[in-house]
Amino acid sequence: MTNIHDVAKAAGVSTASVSRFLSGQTIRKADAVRRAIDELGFQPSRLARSLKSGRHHSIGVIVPDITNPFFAALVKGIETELRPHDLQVILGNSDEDPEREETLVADLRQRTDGLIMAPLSENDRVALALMKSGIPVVLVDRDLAMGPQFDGVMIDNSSGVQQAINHLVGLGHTRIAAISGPLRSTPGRERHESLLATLAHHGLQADESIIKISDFREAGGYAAMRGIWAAPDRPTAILVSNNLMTMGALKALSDLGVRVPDELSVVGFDDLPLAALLDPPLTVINRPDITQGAAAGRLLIERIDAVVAPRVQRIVMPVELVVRGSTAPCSRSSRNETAPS
Amino acid sequence: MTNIHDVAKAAGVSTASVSRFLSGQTIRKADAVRRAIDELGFQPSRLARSLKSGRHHSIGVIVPDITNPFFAALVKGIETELRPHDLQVILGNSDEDPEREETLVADLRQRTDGLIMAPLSENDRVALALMKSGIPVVLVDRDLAMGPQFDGVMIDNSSGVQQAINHLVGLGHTRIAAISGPLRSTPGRERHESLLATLAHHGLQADESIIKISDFREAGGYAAMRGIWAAPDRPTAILVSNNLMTMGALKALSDLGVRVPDELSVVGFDDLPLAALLDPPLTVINRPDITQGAAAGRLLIERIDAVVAPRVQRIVMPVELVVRGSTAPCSRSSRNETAPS
DNA sequence: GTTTTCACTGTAAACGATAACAGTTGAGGA
DNA sequence: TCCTCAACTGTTATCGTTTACAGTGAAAAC
Repeated sequence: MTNIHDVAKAAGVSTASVSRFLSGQTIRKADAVRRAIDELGFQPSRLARSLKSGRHHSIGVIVPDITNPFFAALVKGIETELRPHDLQVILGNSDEDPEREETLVADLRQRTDGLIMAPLSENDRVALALMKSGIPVVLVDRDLAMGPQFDGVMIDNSSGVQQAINHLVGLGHTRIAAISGPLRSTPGRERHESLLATLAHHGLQADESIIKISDFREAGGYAAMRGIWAAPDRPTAILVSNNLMTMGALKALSDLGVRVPDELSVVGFDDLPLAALLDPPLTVINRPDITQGAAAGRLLIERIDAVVAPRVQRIVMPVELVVRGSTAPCSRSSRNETAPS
Repeated sequence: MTNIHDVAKAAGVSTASVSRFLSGQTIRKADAVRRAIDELGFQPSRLARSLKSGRHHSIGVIVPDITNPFFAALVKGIETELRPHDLQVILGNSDEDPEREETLVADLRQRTDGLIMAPLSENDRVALALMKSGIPVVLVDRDLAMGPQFDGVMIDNSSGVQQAINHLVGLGHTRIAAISGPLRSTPGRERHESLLATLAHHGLQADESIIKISDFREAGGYAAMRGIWAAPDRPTAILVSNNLMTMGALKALSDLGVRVPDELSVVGFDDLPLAALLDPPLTVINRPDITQGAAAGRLLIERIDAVVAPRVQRIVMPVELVVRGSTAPCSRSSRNETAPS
């Protein structure tokens, strides 16, 4: 690769002049330098520039799973937002594995100007390291227990769950099941807590045999659904706490031959690309994804470009229930105790 | 940030010794150095190391759209494969925009050790630049017209189309529609050419009013499907050339109230996460995704680590038809000319 | 006791850029 | 003609490593 010295020599100037030319300053032999650059095909080394400037011109994005359509959309939003700022996205999949996440953070911290991450656990050890390091961090979708020490773009999980449960109760359901995500994660915990609170508010009991904690994965949703359907007293409605588990649950119901919504009304948290085309079309809690990513990108850029550290910013985005065909009025006798054969 | 000089001073040795300690060589004051590193929390600057070694420890992955489940899976496969090799993935979305792609390549070329890309067009100007630059490149899914100058991991598009058409013909369909992708891209061209060849082989004519070229996007599939259904002589079956267009086409059919497969048999190229749960379950041409990404990762690593440039390697992966419920025997009278009201 | 060998050491020059600093021009005014 | 000033110039140190080179000291061989 040709470097700035080659150009300087070819143009008969010092490297300083070439560097000045590159940065837009006027120099006397501009023509000669321009010609030398063209002829040699010179491109300044980003590496050397970064070493000097201390800026990497890249940011790290750590998500649990890029094949989850939500995170893919999130990444797209981030990438689009960052594009005009000459920042590249280094993508890290933590695969819902805390160790992997730790490795990623340790690595990306040193090679990026900032991090956007959806931490696996609210009590992440990683958090401490991050705070010490002083690298700009924006949390998305999932929070850290350390509280609002970091910028964050979250969604209103409670509202989402309330909308869903109110909808089901409004349809006459009293025996409501749920598949929640891991309680160590923000969406897992918030949705679960909100579920219990909302059920209590309606005077409904939370029965352990039909309220399962799972892992936000498709296989987990599948297993949990089968478990719930094996309960002695089956539910007439269910809320599944994320998109992948909803997919698993739907597969389980399909395998079990359960008719939706006749035998079971289903609400999923997170929209799915084909939710409207499913049989029946799925009622979901829709939430921003690309928008959320873009917002996180903006926050991070603000923090990176800031001369003095700005105040911590927290954004909570609204969610909305989209009623489609997978929820219907409860057909079961109103007696709670009645179990199907 | 503490640097190697601080450590050297604290341990009472030269920077060279610290560096040697870091690289695993035995030095006399190893203990002191180790202690100094721990106390100062020293971590060697990757930037400085890279500048010295010329290795970036990252690779670029350029895909048309990360929210396309296929590309998300591809990226996951790549990332998993690269993990043990201390290579990070820098993700670039070209958004099906050649200009954007060019910018990305120009940028990533200088900050990565290699590129995995699905080029937008077989006649990509980018290709020339790439060949000159000498950076390791692996093509995935989409090829360049320059022929096999680069390593590549492709799939057997012809076989996929043949399987699909043979299946439809076997069900008695003679009026077969199609929505193809852009002909400048490999999967677009190969699938389209193979379609025409296979139709001809069965003695069927390719009618322009029901064989549309679109753009591999959902909206494109939607529009094309509506266009096809507006044709005077409607088809009884259709092959849609990728996953996003299939989603669009299905939405169009749903909006139009067309019953699948009674009125129209549908085959989609690329499997979809929920294809089995759609109404009806979708018959698709299934193809590797994570596996394909992993293979591309392996090829790239081989090339990066190679002392002498290895021979160009080409992998073509098989695809298979998965018959579900969206295809059924043709119910229409066998006279080709019969158009529905 | 001298020499050879071995294992380790520090100095200094890279890698490729940027930028503070101290010149060097040449035009304009006195 | 001399001086001032603006506009540009090159020299050099710097970012944080690695590594070639030329020591250094102690143990082993003579």
